[in-house]
Amino acid sequence: MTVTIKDVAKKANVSISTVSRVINDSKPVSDEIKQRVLRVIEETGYTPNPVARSLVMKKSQLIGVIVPDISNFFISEVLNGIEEIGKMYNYDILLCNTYGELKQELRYLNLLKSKQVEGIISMTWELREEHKEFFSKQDIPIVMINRDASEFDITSVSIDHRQGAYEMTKYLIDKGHKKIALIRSGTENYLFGVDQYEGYAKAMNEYNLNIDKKLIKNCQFKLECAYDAVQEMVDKKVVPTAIFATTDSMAFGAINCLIDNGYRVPEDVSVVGFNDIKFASIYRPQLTTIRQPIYDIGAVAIRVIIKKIKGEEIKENIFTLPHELVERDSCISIK
Amino acid sequence: MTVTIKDVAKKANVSISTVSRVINDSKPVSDEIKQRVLRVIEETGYTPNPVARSLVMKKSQLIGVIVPDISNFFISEVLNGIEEIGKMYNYDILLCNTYGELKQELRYLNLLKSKQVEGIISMTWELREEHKEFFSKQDIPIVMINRDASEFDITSVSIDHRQGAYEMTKYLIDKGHKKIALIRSGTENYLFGVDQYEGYAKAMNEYNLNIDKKLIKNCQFKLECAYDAVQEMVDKKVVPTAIFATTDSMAFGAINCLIDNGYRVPEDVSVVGFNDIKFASIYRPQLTTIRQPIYDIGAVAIRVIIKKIKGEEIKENIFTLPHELVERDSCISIK
DNA sequence: TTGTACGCGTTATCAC
DNA sequence: GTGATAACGCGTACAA
Repeated sequence: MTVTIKDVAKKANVSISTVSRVINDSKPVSDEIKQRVLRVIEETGYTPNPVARSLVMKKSQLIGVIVPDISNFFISEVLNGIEEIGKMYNYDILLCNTYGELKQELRYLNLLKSKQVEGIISMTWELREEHKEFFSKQDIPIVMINRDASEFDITSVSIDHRQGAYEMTKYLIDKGHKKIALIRSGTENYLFGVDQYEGYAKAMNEYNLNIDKKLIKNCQFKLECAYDAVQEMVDKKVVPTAIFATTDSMAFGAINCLIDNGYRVPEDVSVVGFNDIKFASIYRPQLTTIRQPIYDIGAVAIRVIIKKIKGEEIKENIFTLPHELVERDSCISIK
Repeated sequence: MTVTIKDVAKKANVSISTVSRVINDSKPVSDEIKQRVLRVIEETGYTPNPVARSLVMKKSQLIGVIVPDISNFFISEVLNGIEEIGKMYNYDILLCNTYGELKQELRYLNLLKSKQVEGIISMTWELREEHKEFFSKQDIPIVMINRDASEFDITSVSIDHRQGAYEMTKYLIDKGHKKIALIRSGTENYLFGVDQYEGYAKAMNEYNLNIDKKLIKNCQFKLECAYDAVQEMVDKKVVPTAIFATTDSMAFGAINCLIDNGYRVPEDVSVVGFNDIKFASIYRPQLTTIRQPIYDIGAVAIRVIIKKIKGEEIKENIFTLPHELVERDSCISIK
């Protein structure tokens, strides 16, 4: 049926080792034989069986990628970067979707391991002890996205969320805002959520602005949650002059709620986001936000993995990519 | 290092065949021995090596998925469905992103083949002779998404784009619209684009409405293109009362252009879309559109593949999933 | 430079 | 019910 190395060898009147040598050019082969083998390969349409190869080499040319939600706008763009660079280096990606469930994540982590993946890129929303435990006993390279995981001795690629949030808050303050709500992505184990909060708090403190607990909301990346959070502010009549959502999607939720309650954005309330997903500039008003180099995050992550696989020494344990505040139409000065 | 079946056998004082039998319970094993083996497996943390297994079984538990753009809102949701159901049946997916380039597609098609995938799900925007040629000589199951490919004898899962476009056009007409622009996704090889056009034309003809060539635009799923197309209508002063974009993204482009030119949507111009991606209800005005069961499309596709892999006979060559017109705020009656 | 033979970790076919 | 042993397709010492 399918042609194997043996068939090629026979047809070319050489041994399988010779064939093996020409396809991998691992050892010198006389030009004449080389050509002959090549021709037979051409004729038969032979392609090496990667499974057999994996078995003996203990390599799979596979990289596992674990994400909490493929259809998330941010994540799918990261995936784009991972996939493209991966293919460039002849690596395929094995995709695992966890829906943010720790159990699934751990299951996939083990699954990937047993599938002989050569590296793992993990994008998780929460970082737990269980992760740490798993990661610590792995011999294959692992890279985390979206969070400084150096405390776990895991390489990571991310922007500086703390600084980004700081800059955005400062930007808001400079525009004259004093009551600034923060709709953030989580607490405790939630990755960048805590960093972002710190950045926000730092800016507020620097300007001696009061952090009103009623204006700090925890939403797990859910647009609906952001909507509800703002609705609560409306109901309690504590609507601020500015809302900083640490995710563009949540910013949309906030704006929609505002609009539905008769507020105008940005005339009555300024709203800013974080990430700069595609829709940030499609939505109206166009969203002022912190741009992350989303594609690049994925691209860098897989480059690091591949370098590690090849045994290159990686000095940094954390790759911090640049971010940028992009001013658009959802925020105004009220000075 | 890693524990193999041999280690387990030795430690449990049985032969590897016996171990194999208990992990696959392929043949009866005495209860006593079974327990013993199970315990050793537990102790050692042994997991069968799927690569070795693949080699002998000639099965990889891998399904290749080829898409034109991972970060496309529609596609990533389809991927969600594919991944989830796949994992349920213990299949992993090998992801390939083509950026819509035929060359890449063909390359990946062959790559996947050599990676021993057991099936391929292909989502392409254009369908060419080259595809047909490749598909026709494959022995592994292939299913196409988003297009009736029965002419190529390929199973496909999709909604009825023709009917969907027909219903939407009819809906618009019933609302009193007569000048209805169509921003569609392509011509010739472009999959559902031609079906959608037919549906549109059918409705227009049924009502004896004139199809104004100046109002028919071809855009390859590009929001910017839709924006420009509408801008052209504005410039030429041929703005219709309704615009039907065959993709939600293109509808956003159309609306944004309208707004930027001082038109109100839907008061001045009604705009409707197609697909009902997440953002259709986030964007304001919320988009009236044709809802596709996006997740289900992916789910059904992979179910079909798996059934085929298992040798089950699939009667239908085309799976048509239901669609639904969802009325929201971007369209009004002008009667 | 080339060929032989073994091993990678399993499953499956035989015997026992 | 259990245990050798031959595949599966390939890479690679080791010999020649």
